[in-house]
Amino acid sequence: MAKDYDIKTIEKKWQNYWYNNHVFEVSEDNKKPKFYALIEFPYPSGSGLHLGHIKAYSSMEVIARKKRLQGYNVLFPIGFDAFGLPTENYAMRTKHHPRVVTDENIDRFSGQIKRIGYSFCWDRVVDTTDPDFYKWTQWIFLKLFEKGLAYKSYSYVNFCPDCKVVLANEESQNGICDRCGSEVVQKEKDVWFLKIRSYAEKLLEGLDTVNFPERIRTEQENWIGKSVGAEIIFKVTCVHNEYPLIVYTTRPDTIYGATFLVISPEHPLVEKYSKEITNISEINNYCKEAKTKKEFERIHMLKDKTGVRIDGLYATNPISGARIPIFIADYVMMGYGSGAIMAVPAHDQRDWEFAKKFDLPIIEVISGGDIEKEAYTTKADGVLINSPEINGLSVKEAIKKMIVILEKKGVGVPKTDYKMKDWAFNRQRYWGEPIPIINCPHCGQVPVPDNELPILLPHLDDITPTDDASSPLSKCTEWVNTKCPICGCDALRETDTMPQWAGSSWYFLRYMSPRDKSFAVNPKSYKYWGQVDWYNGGMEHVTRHLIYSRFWNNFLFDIGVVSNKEPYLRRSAQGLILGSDGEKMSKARGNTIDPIDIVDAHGADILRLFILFLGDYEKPAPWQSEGIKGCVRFLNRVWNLQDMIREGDSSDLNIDVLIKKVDDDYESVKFNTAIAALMTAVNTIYLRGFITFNEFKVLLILLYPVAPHMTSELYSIITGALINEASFPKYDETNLISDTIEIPVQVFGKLKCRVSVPLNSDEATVIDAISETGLLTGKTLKKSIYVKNRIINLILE
RNA sequence: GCCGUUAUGGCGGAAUAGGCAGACGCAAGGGACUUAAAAUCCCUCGAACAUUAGUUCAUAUCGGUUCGACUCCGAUUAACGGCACCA
Repeated sequence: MAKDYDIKTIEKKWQNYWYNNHVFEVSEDNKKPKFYALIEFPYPSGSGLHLGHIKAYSSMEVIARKKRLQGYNVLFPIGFDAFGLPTENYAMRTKHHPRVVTDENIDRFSGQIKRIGYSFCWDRVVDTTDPDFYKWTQWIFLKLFEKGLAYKSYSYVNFCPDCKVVLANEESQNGICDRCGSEVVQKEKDVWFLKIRSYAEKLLEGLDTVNFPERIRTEQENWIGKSVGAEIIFKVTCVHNEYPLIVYTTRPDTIYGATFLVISPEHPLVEKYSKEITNISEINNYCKEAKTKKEFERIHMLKDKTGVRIDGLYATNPISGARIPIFIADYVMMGYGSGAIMAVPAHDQRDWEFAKKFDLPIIEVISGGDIEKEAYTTKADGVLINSPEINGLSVKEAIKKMIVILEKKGVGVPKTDYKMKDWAFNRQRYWGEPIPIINCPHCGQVPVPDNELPILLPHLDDITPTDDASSPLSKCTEWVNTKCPICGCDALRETDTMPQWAGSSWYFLRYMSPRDKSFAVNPKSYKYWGQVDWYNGGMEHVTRHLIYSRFWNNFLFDIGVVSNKEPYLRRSAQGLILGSDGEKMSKARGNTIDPIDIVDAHGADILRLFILFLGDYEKPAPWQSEGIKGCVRFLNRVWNLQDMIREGDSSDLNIDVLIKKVDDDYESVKFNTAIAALMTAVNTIYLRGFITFNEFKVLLILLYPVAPHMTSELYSIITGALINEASFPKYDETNLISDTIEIPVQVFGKLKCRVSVPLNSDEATVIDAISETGLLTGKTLKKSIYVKNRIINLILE
């Protein structure tokens, strides 16, 4: 009889073997195909690993372990994304230095991750706060600066009053600070931007060259928000002057229905013509009010349109020649298009509401709707009316033709716009990469010379952000004061730091040559490892990290650092693990589960097995502690198989089908059904009462990627060899199908019985077999539908 | 409002190409072993009527296409996620 399975001892034993013998560490080897499996490296927070980490890592862990046994040279690295606010806030609260906090957290994370037994390459750990790493983050920033893709501009930004920090659009979705949940306000500040907008088209095109799930692709496309339309010049006339006002529209076909113009409160027109505007004080009041409105209020006042007519100016419709009024209203945004629109109330709901409120004319130019009730916005049907040159055309044709007309008259051009904004890139906080720029009174913004990189983050004892929203680094005068690298006169260092997303935008490249002193990524290493073959992560990063890192990689391609535009060939995304109440896990709800508690109670194999068995990997699933028992029983049953080895008739288990099923399911992220297939096989073996030696070996290898500790031990017990040096079994195609096959028999589409016939039998043979069952006795077969080797359906009379 | 995802037993979930609905697991019930319990092993397990066979209903709701629909089409409802006065 086998000894009881001693989880703690055995798991420790194999972890020691793996890590002490560097089993998963790899180097470039041209004799083997490479496979680069990547997980999103963790942020080492104070609270340790959570279940989300386990789910995220366990999928790539299965793939990595399987690919190794299939002969691949597998790079499966781990690192730490360690700059950022949570650590800094924690450090301030506990009066420790963020460096100390970070080191402690990385130690704790490393220990916990090793206890799960993941097969990471521990010799390649990168830490974004390591000067040897962030030297190259700074270097990439300087390259962006050199190419004009990093620029500073005084503008409105999202600002979190609690964190006292500027946020990117991606970090302040819904007007809420990503980090602390406070309401974001608009503030005018000097902001560094990265021109991600100029990569919008490349980021869209790149999606065609990679294998991303459809939902990720759609979300990125929506975030980039491409729209195709035209810029049209409306002549604005006042007493003494004329001014060309550019509006952006996707519907130039509706220009005959444009009965007024609307500009945003921030539009420069107001200031420029303040002398000509007769109600300027009213306008100024409105603008002032609009500017102080918070994001939150704007969103919640959707229904209630406000605005003021600009008196003293009027515009001329360049096509119809009609004289139309100009309004200022906050439903038009300065940040999109040109900050001015031509309002077509008959066919745009917002313009319609505005026109109704201000009693403006509504001219129908597309037939098919009832514009008394609402704007008619359907593009599909309806033809142009009341529009001389384009009457009778469909919307699609009319757009084309109108653009030609506009261009011919010199009053419009086709124009493509994107919703995605440039990336606000500086933070007024301590715990980040210093921006390597020197501000010189004579030379302006001067990049730090490459040979002075990295610009080290100076040690500060007081890292509290200042109320005037400048970086704590500004207090460190001996660091701030420097000489201009060009003219040598006194100059000041940039005191803002980079956002947390900087390091993660290129860390996957550093893994290929993590200790290279001479370059960000060693070209020889890059040539071998190249693109990430498979990257798993969370949906929450689709419009943040995933888009930022694609942008950086595309840029590094353009400057010749890497030879692929896209960093990731395949992406998968795990679904959230919810609490047992079906709600998102959170400390506030008290429904969290600590994965280390599960390891203590049941072992790492059980945790990994259970989390992958929970349900569809890519969908959210509630945690159900009760269900763990099933996994415990399953592994115990596998363990006890060692007492059941003997040869015999094993025809009731088709091992080739099992191999194919498990391999295919692993590859297509269906871990739950792969595990179910293994459970079914074990059930079959128990009913039969024995397992053959070969079946046992195959079963252990198939299960090894999910539960490596126990299978390593068992494999070593029964074979005396190491499972991590075994080969993943290959299935024999010819054994996948058996000679006889059961055909379900339906009558009027309802299952009545099954008949056993030879493979590839024709219809007559099947019907003969059915006759023998007596099903047809006393009935006339009117018709039958036979799908070879699948099913037969009979129509009887 | 727009875009996306989802809806299947008491529960988590299977059903890969329109072809056996409910794999696998949990919970529940029964049996074996045991002085007993736990553990283990075996059996039952969508609902109703009949309980030998069988019949009918059943994949959010209503309709359609088809020999045949969880799967395709049309409408509706609900939940989750993303975007949001984006011209």
